[in-house]
Amino acid sequence: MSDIVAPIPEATAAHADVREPSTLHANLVAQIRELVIEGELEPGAKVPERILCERFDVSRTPLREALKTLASEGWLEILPHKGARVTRLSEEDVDQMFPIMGALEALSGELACANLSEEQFAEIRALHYQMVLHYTRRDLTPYFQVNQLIHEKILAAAANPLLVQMYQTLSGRIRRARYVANMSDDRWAQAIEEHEEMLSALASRNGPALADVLRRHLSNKCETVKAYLRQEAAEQLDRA
Amino acid sequence: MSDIVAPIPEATAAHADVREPSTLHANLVAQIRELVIEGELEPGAKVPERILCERFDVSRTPLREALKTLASEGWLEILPHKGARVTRLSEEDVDQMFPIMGALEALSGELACANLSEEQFAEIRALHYQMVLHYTRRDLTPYFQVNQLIHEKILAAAANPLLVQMYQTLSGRIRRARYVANMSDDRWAQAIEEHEEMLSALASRNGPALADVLRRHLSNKCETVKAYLRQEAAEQLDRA
DNA sequence: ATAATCTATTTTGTATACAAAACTTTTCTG
DNA sequence: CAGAAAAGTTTTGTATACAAAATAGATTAT
Repeated sequence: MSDIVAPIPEATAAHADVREPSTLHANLVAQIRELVIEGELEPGAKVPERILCERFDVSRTPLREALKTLASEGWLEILPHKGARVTRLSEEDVDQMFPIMGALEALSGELACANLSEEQFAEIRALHYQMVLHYTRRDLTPYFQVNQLIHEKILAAAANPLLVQMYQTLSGRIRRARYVANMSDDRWAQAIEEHEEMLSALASRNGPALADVLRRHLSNKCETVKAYLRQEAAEQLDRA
Repeated sequence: MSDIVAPIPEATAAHADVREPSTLHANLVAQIRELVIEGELEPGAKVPERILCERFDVSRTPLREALKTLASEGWLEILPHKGARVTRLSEEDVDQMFPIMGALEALSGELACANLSEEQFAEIRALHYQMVLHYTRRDLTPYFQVNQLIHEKILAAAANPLLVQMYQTLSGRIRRARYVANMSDDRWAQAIEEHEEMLSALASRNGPALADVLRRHLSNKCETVKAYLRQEAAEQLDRA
């Protein structure tokens, strides 16, 4: 027997070349979704296939498959024979989404309290005080980023990948609105207070308390986002 | 002014010809989803494009679009260059899905209590006692049907279409398992008790109580479904 | 006989082609 | 000139065609 061991193809590949064969479809879904989240494709805008085909230099086949996927995820609406439009969030939509996000985040809180390791808690606590620092400096952008991270950490601690996925899908659809909507100073202070409550609920692993404050937190955010949408709608009327 | 009122085209159409132009894509999504729910396409089964193309007499283009949509909804998994498979529910999946369904149904309970009209309650009460009758006769199939109807009525009373849609998507994926999984006699009695609790919580519009019993109800169902999956997995091993 | 390699077939991924519906522009009519 | 009708253009829906990857089968070497 030779002592030169032949490499086991699969095992080798598993280390060196983990990425599975990517298809145009998958890339397109990710890229177009990004265009919507980032706001380059504005809510209500038509999304003609040709434009995107040229932009990404692909044929219509994979592009259309991507559009179907994005429609199923809620980013686009497809009207037969009329094409795709970026979904426009109505106040009604937001009113429907937030209670659901509240319920999901509440669940994540309960589960997180049940599972949270001391290390995970320490990590969240560090992020929390970093966020408070950004607040005292009124640095909005990093504040939002750290804020988002905290919620993601709690969600991750819930150890339920499906929950993460469902929450992110919903959350993504309002991310832009939430980001752009600037909070009043009162609202910001209130948000910080709510985060203080979260931290202490986490510290004592008090699931119901955490669930409760998360629900309230979301419900307040809902109002902020709705106010923003009203403002945006008003601006659009002005322009016309 | 003529007293023969000219018909307003849109308004007339809205009554006579409501159906929007259907595409092959939309029909295929519905039909293939049905095949999965109904069980003709079994969990884990490969779904070659050619077979479905021949079956529905369409080309690959709309079919593939339908597969992408169904994958995004969670019914199928698409592995690049390997094709689509019917998603197989693992115990892990079910463990992840049920808490979420519990949270969503709990939310629907809270909202339903806030909105429920006396007429809606009466309707649910009637269904409830109809279901109890089926239970006393041990008529499983009609029992399940009425049971499902009750949950749908509560969900509808929550008046949140997105909640309905999200719940149905999850619920659909385990419908087959839930249907086929036969409950023990004890479990069945327990389910009836839980339904009694639901009815009285609804009667007194006690949102938190309803939410609580719905969560417990779901969690118990979860165990039943998992037991079924274990059994199914064992049978599959036996065959091999 | 078994395992590995090479070949052939099938299946998927993508591009193109054609048909039908929707939107534009032009032309005609009052 | 306004508005309706018609022709032309664009855009979407579906089918087909070709390329690349994966699977199955045959062949060879050990």
